[in-house]
Amino acid sequence: MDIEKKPRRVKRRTYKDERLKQIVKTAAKLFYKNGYAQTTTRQIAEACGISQGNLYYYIKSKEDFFNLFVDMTTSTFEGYDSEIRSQLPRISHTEAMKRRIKEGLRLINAVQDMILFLYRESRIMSPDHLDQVIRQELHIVDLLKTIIEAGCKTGEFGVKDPQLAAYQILMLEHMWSLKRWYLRKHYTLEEYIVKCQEAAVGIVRAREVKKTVKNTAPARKTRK
Amino acid sequence: MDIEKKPRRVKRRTYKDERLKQIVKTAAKLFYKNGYAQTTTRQIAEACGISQGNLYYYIKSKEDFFNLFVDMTTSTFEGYDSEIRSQLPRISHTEAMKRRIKEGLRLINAVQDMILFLYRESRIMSPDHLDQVIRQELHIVDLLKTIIEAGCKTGEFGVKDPQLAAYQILMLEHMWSLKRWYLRKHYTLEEYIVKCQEAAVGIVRAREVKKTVKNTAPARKTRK
Amino acid sequence: MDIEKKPRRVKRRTYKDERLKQIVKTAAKLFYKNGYAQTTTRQIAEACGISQGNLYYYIKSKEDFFNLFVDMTTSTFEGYDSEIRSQLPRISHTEAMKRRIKEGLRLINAVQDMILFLYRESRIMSPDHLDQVIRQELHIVDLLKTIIEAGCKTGEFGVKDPQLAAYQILMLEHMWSLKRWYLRKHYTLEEYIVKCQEAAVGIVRAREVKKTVKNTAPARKTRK
Amino acid sequence: MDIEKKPRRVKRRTYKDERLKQIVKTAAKLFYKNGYAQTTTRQIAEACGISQGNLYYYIKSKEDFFNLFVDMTTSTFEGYDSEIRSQLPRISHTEAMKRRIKEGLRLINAVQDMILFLYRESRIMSPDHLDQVIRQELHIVDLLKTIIEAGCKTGEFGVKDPQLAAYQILMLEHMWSLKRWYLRKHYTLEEYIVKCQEAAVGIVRAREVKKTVKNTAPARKTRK
DNA sequence: CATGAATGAGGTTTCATTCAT
DNA sequence: TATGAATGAAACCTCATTCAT
Repeated sequence: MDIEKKPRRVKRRTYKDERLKQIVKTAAKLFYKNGYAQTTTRQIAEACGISQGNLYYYIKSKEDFFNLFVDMTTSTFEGYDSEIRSQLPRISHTEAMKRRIKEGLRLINAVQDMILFLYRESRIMSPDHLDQVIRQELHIVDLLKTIIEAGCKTGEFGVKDPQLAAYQILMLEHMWSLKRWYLRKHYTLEEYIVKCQEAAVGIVRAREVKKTVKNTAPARKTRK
Repeated sequence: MDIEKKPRRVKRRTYKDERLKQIVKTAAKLFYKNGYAQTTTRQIAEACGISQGNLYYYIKSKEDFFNLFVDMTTSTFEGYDSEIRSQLPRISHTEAMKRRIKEGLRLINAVQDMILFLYRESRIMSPDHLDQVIRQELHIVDLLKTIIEAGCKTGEFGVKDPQLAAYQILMLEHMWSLKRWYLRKHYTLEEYIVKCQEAAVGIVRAREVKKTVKNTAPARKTRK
Repeated sequence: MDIEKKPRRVKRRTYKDERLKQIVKTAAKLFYKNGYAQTTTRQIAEACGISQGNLYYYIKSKEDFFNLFVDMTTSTFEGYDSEIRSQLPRISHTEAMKRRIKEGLRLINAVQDMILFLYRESRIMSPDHLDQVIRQELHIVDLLKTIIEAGCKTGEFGVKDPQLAAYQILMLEHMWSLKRWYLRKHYTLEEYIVKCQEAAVGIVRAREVKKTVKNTAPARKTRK
Repeated sequence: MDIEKKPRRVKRRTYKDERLKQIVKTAAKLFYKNGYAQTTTRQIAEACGISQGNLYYYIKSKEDFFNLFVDMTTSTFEGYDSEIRSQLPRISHTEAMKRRIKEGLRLINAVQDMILFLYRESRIMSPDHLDQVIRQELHIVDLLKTIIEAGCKTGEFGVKDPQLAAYQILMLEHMWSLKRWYLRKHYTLEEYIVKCQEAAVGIVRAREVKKTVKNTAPARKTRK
């Protein structure tokens, strides 16, 4: 009996956690669709098939949904790293970057709602969570930057500011989520991956743009 | 009396419109800072220095603030066109594109709050307004696209999909608003303009990326 | 089997009662600290180390805690009587009263939380319980009154209203609980016992206060 | 017009404050009857004849009712002082004390609900408010103490601890509120005033109680 | 006996909106 | 035009209580 009881208690505990995860995910879907502020606890409860009161058996406040969700989201990317690092010696830098982009875009495609959500609701996030999100983004930028820097050393790439270039490329990846209403109409994911790779190659190969004196002169009407 | 009354009514009407514009602008600032849903009519009234009740003399509902604001926003860009079109014959396409980017980024810098707002609150917009915003964005994309296409024809540029390239470049411009917490730390506007120009040049000059058979082969483990 | 079962059931019953008593005591501590209304069944369950649901195996409703606690409290004083009665013939009345006060204050010190509780939460008590509490208080007053009356007969005391005098003295004893934040700062229990004895002696020795005509005259401005 | 408008606005402001005061008083009555925690905002709103929402036009939270009420209460006693001080030279100390008690008890009678309330709900008060209440109580104690000390100097009184004596007398005054269910049955206010005066005179005239060795000796069974 | 999970009534609070003045 | 006051629906949240296991 003891033998049976113990695993059962463990299972119970797991059950509550499981349920919590499930509830947070359900809430997240509503957040995606309607936004955090516009989603009511009643809606969440209904979507979960439980009473409003029961919700508070799992969480302490509506904010918790947000925080727990961000936690889940960030922990998804936690320790995220590319397998490409290990392949670096064996392939060209261009190739590495392209693979990285393909990988990145597929991930972004998988979590596009989440990304849109982070752009939209970042204002509501606690400073701690915001920090974490930013750190993770910069970490991902770093992966690309490493590749670009390597390529610059061998002369394969010629960009002067690898970090910014990496960030710009990431921006083009996020575009898949931010402008999906447009991109989905014209491209499949695989098609966009190729387009993105092309753009990225262009960016990292960029050489210094020769300053033409004339066109900077009349630019006096600078706005604040 | 008639003579006096008429101008007076006109003046009144104008005055009301003036005041409305002013109120909407004040509301917009609060929307920028706190988000639409998180901004209360009380806050708006206080910021405007009038009573909550008086607010409803100018508008019919809180939603009106949003709509009026989007109207104002879009009308800002309404008829927006570049002086560069007229200069096209006289300068290189690269030069034209660079000027266009400089111009665009300066505008984006001026209305960065507005842009952030549109990204964040687009969900709340009515289909009509959303349409209008999208059309305007595509119009701006079109300006760039025209330049790129012209450059492609002369062989100065080599991109196969000018529309997407233009959109990607616009995305990098929007980045100035979307990632301002990062970019402002490292670059001034003028510096970022140059960086953006470089990236854009890279993007439009991009040639076809030769497909390497090897790297596409192992990519079987596609994620949903 | 019958022989065995019966004692066993009795034992069970006893166990349950024991546990109930324990639980009520634990609840009482929380009531003392936070007040009845501010104490939740969850807190009680946690403090008892059992589940909220299990609580309802022992009681029928939260009110039960209150009632059971008042029952326990009042039964504490049930049959309370002083050993002093038996000593009466052998000692002076003053001495008897002083002993009674010492005894009473030590008891009050021991149950000061309970007394505070009764003053604070009497509103919630059922009429029956309130009656019981009042009866017990009056019983205690009676103990003192008996002594005072005896002293009055011998001329040792000179108070005209022994019952009120007794009640006033009890009030000064309760003061040890009601004003503990003040008294504890300045006096130990034993010190306060002496102070209380002195005051009590003063009260019971009091003779008629000669009415001075002058001071009652200007007191016209009586408030409602 | 200006002349008329200004007073009107002042009146309006006053009106809101007036109404607030009125509402707080109404709430206080409910607090007296049912206790703070047991009184709902719905009850308050109904008692005030307004909607629940409107309540929050006047206050920020339910707690405010409590705090505002305590503020009003304490400000009632603020600067409270006896006219007896000025009469001190002309009357006997006994007379002064009696007058002080009469005055005090009439005041207590007028605010008996308030006093009961403070005893019951002090737990809920913020430290600041509690401090204020305590300070005011000690101030009142001080008034009596001054009289007692003066009487001690002339030998009219013989109590060794005037402050405690004063506090004990105040306690007997509070008794009019705390034990009203009993006292009201047997005494009118004026009757109780006399009883209280007698007791007070007894307390302050008290001489040292001669320690009888015998009765302290067996007191070994001290309870914690 | 005991638990974890669930419930639902009811509490406090917010806020867009209305209305008499 | 403008205001202060009022409204009521609906939001979030609490908690005593119940129930299947």
